[in-house]
Amino acid sequence: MKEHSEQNIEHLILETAEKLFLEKGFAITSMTEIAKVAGCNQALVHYYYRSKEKLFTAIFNRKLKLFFSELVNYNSDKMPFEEKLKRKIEAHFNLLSQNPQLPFFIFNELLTNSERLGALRESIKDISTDTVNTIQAELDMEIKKGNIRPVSLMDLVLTILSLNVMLFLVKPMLMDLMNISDNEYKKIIEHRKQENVRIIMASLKP
Amino acid sequence: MKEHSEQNIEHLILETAEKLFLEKGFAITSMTEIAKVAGCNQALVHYYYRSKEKLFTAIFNRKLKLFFSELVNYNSDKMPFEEKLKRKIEAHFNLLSQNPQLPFFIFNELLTNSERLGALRESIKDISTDTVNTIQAELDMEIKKGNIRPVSLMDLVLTILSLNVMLFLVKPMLMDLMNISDNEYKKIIEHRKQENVRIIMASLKP
DNA sequence: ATTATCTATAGATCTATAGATAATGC
DNA sequence: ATTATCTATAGATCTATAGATAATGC
Repeated sequence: MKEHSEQNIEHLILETAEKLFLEKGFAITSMTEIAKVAGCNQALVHYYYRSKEKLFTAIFNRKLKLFFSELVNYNSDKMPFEEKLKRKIEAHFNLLSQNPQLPFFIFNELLTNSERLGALRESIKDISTDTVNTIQAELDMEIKKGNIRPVSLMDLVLTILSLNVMLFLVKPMLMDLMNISDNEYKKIIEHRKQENVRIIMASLKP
Repeated sequence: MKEHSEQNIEHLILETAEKLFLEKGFAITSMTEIAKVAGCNQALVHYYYRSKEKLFTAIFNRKLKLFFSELVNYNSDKMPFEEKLKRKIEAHFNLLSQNPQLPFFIFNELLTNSERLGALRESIKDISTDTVNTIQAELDMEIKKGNIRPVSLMDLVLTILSLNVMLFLVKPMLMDLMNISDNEYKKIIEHRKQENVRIIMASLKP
C-alpha cells in the first residue's frame, strides 16, 4: 500500500488528530489515543508527523486562519455600511455555527500555552493595514454623517466577537442544563443570530 | 509544627494549587509542580488533600459559586428596572475584573471534562425558581408597559454574559497583540464596562 | 501518642525512537 | 530499493501510597 489508497492512513491520522484536538485540546489528547482511534499503532503517527507538537501546530494554524477568515476579507461593494456590517456579522456567525468547536479550541490553546500567541500574531498579520484603514474610514464617515454614534473599530469588533463567540463556548452547558434536542438547538442558533445582529445595530444608534 | 502557625503549609498548598489551577487548568498542573511551588515535597500534598481530583474540586466548586454569585442574589428594592439592571451588569463586570482568570478557568474545565457539568447544575440550583420568577415578572411588566422590547430572560442573560465574560477571556491576547501597559489596560476595562452597559441598554429599547 | 513531613518506590501513562518485517514500485 | 507498518523499549513524567523520621501535645 502506498500513497493515496483513497482513504490513506496518513490523511486518516490527520483527520483523527483534528477531531480529538478540537474536542479536548492539546494537553489531554495523547498520541496513543490518536493512533488507537485512527486504528493504527502509535509509532506510525510519529512516522508521518514527527512529533505531537508538529502535528498539532499544523492543525492549529489552519484553524486559526479559519477562525479569522471571515474578518479578514472586506467587501468594498457600494452598499450601505449598515448592510455590509450586518452581512459580516452573519457570515462570522455562520462560520462558527458550522465549526462550533472552533472557539473553545482556539481560546483554550491560546490561554494555556502562551507560546501560541506567536501564531496568533502571524495570523492577524494577514489582516492588512489597508483593510483596517478602509473600514476605519467608512466607519468615521458614518459617524461624521451622524448615522452612527462615535465608536472605535476595536470596540465594534470586540462586541461582535463577544456575542458571536460566546454562544458557541456556552453551547455544551446550555445543552446539558436545558437538555435541548438538536432541533431545538438549531432554532436557538438561528434566533441568536438575528438577536446578535439586532443588538449590534442598536448599539450603534446615535 | 502543628495547625495554624500563621501561614501553615496546609493552607499554603491550597493557595498554591488555586493559583496554578487558575492559571493553567487541571490537566496541565501537576501535583509535583504544586508541591515544588509551595516548597514542600509532593507526598505532603497528598497527605492533606488525598488526591488531585479532591484538591481540584474543592477549588473548582468555590470558584463556580463565585462566578455565579453576582447573578444569584436579586435586589428587590423599589428602583427603576433599568437602574437595577445596570447595577447588576456592573456588579458582574466588577467581579470578573477582580477575578480575571475566572472565566478561563471555569470554561476550560467545563469544556474539557463533561463530568464537571454536574457541579455546574449543582451551582445553578442555588438560583431559586423564585428569584427567576421575580425577575421574569418584572421584565414582563416592563415589556407590557412598552418600556423595553419583548425579550426573553435567557436572551438577556446570554447577552450580559457574552459581553462581560469575553473581555476577560480575550485579555491575554489583547495585551500581547497591542502590548498594553497595566495602566492602559485599566482604562480599557473601565471603558468597556460603560460600553457593555450601554450596549445592553440600547438592545432593550423597543 | 499523635500529627506532620520526608524518602523511596510502584504502577500508569506518555512521547519518541530504533530496528524488524511487510508491502510496493521498478 | 524504497516506503509503510509493526513490535519493543528507553526515558520522562505523573499520581498515589508505604513506611521511616521528625516535631508537637499531653
